[in-house]
Amino acid sequence: MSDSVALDPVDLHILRLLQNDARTTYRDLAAAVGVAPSTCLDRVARLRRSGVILGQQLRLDPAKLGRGLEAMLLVQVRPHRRDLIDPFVERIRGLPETRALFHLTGPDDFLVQVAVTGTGDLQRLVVDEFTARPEVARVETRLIFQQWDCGPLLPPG
Amino acid sequence: MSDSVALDPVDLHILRLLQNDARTTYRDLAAAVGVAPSTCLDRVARLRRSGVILGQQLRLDPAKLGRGLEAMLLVQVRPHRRDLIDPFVERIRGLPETRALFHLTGPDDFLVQVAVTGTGDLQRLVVDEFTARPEVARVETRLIFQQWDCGPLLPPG
DNA sequence: GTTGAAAGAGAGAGTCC
DNA sequence: GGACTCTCTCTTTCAAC
Repeated sequence: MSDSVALDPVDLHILRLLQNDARTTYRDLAAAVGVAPSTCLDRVARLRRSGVILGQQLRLDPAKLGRGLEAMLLVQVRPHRRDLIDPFVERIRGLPETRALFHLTGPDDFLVQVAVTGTGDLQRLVVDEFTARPEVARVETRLIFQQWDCGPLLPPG
Repeated sequence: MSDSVALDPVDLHILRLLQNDARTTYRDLAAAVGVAPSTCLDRVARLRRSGVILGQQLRLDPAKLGRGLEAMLLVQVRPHRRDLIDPFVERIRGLPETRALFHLTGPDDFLVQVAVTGTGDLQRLVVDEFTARPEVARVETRLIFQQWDCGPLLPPG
């Protein structure tokens, strides 16, 4: 299911371009890559079927939506058992403030990226949704000063 | 520049749908939202111009690309001065392993999400690209067990 | 992988409310 | 001002090569 998929230079070129703009037309893609548009369509369909491409998402500016403050919450869940973790994850995933959720190794079990209106909203979120839960043993709050876009995801080597 | 933008229920519905699939056609969007296709086109163009929509990105499965292990690196940069931070950020952003980069408050100055082929590759990355740099005072490595998709980003309230 | 034709989607002008 | 319809053009898709 999650084995690595063989990709040729055409596939890689397509993936690089679509990571910049997932709405690039197959015609433009074809011109840039140097194959026919129908070939691009074929390649992208194959990349979808093989699971390399999971989907395409809009990138939004949280500040423009009134969520001008972002933070990372490091959360320790004790006892660290599945019957406590699963409901915790479902609850946190469903919060409108949650942007990303990771289960990690190390002293903090979960990392949660949240977008809030300001420090008051952040305090409410931490106190009412995190530390209020009996399984949450500790929450460390780190504000996000800035975040950067990174290069496209490509195979190693 | 980063003030909140007024959005009506039609805008919100469009944003919710496009966050699931950024390639949804304006016709489908129009049918789901209950307005004419050209109106959808208009709304999306406006959301782009106002900066709410920053772009659209392909979501890929790193494991399918041969990067089956992901980790979070917590990095302390000392001294924490701009003339050291800026080159550090540019270098880290440009690494093929880097998926996300955050400047945070708290004891760890930077959080870096990386995708690598395995533990050997992770060790090489940490030792050669992070701790080898004189301004990097400390790196804490946390493996990512699992990560979850979250709901769409929407305004508060 | 390519070509070419049919079906489908996008972008604009004009019109109405 | 905002939304709708109509139309023209460009894009996607599919069958045949």
